[in-house]
Amino acid sequence: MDAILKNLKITINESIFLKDPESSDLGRRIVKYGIILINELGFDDFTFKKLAAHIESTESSIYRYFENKHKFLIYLTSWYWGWKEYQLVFATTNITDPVEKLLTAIEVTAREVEEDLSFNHINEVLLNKIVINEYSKSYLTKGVDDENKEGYFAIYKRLSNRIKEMIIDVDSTYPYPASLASTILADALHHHFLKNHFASLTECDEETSPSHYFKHLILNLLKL
Amino acid sequence: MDAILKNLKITINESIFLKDPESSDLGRRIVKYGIILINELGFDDFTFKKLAAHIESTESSIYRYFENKHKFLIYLTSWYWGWKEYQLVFATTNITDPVEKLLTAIEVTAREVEEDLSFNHINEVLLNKIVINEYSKSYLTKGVDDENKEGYFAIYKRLSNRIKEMIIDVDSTYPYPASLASTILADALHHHFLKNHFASLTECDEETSPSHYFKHLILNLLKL
DNA sequence: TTAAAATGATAGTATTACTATTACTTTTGC
DNA sequence: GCAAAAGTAATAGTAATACTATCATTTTAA
Repeated sequence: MDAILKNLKITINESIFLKDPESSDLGRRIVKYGIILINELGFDDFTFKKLAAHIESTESSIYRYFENKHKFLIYLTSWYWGWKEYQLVFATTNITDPVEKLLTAIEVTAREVEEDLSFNHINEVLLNKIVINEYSKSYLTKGVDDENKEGYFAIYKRLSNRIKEMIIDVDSTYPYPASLASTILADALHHHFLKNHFASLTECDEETSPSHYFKHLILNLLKL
Repeated sequence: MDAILKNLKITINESIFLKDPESSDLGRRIVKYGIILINELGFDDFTFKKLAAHIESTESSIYRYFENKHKFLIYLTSWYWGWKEYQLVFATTNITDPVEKLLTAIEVTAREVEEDLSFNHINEVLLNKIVINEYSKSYLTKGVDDENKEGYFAIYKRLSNRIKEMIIDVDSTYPYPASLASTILADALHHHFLKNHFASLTECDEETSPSHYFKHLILNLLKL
């Protein structure tokens, strides 16, 4: 990515954290090693205590940044979707052909993630793995509706809407643009998971990325 | 459903439970009230202790049937997919036209669930809600690969394969039949969730079921 | 340089997710 | 109809989790 973008900051809803982790060295270490540790242990076995030990800090210090590990996950995944949104906008702004634009959007959202050096303390490859394995746990809770009202999922919804608009621009007669955008976003994650753990349930593999599957789907479903 | 099917039993991989809950009154109560309680509390807040209190039994008695609550969830969701498979086979066996057959299969797997009186102690409507809200938690774990090897997800995979075969029968040139079958199964659940909690992300609502969306998708994507 | 903000150290609590043991009750096989 | 076996209940105990609270120390910023 271009060095000109080095100063970018993904903006996250302030009620997700108690204290902005971008605002201090400890905060950034929490995020950086949190990502590494969640990948290692899985979100279920991840605890603030283990993270504290890892960064040679204390539980109580981490609790000053995040109320609990659920909100920490919301923070990380929000960051991820904000990053994807920025990539999508960056990659599509100058494309005038609506079909090419939509295909590019799908490529950006469904492809394998590569490291982005614009953001120092965040390993996007690992974060992508977290999103694949844990994202749905952030909304499959009894508190979704409240948290949704608080705007915790705003970035994801905005991203989904962008794709929806692109679908409409390609084929305004297609009756399910919002659903199709949701399918692309959610099912691309699911296909990455299948590829890794249930290979018999998908044609995707090392050569065929989920992005191929979804691009083919778009090209054959919509009236171009 | 036909009364002739009253004696049906969904067969679940024996290593999922320690003692078959269908084999005793207590076992059936664990399943019946387990479903009710998971719905009420959500899987995360559900504990065997709470269930024991609910059925006036003890934690230790429940532990004689299931090793832990994770396996209990695997049991319930396996039962659900076994039930769906049986409905799918029942609804499609005598259909000769491949297109009609596939559409019926989608209808069965993606539609709203109604109670099935063939199985006394299981409330399928509530169980469907559990599957929508919790199924992905059963495989998004560090232990998936081991549990997959043990056959814990065999029923779901078999169901997915049946749909895959139906897709091939409709259009043998379509390059992603396994992926498409996976999309239908997993994304139908996701769309039911969206409908209930993120209405702006889907066109599905009280009138338009996810099954409409997926039937439309199939009819416009495959070469009939 | 001083006060305020941030972090660390330590302790404590209720709950969870179990395991273990013993006793009691029900079923069944002879 | 009775004994053995199988099933269930009662009780206790443990390590870990998910916090909250308090106070001391260090860092930073006006």
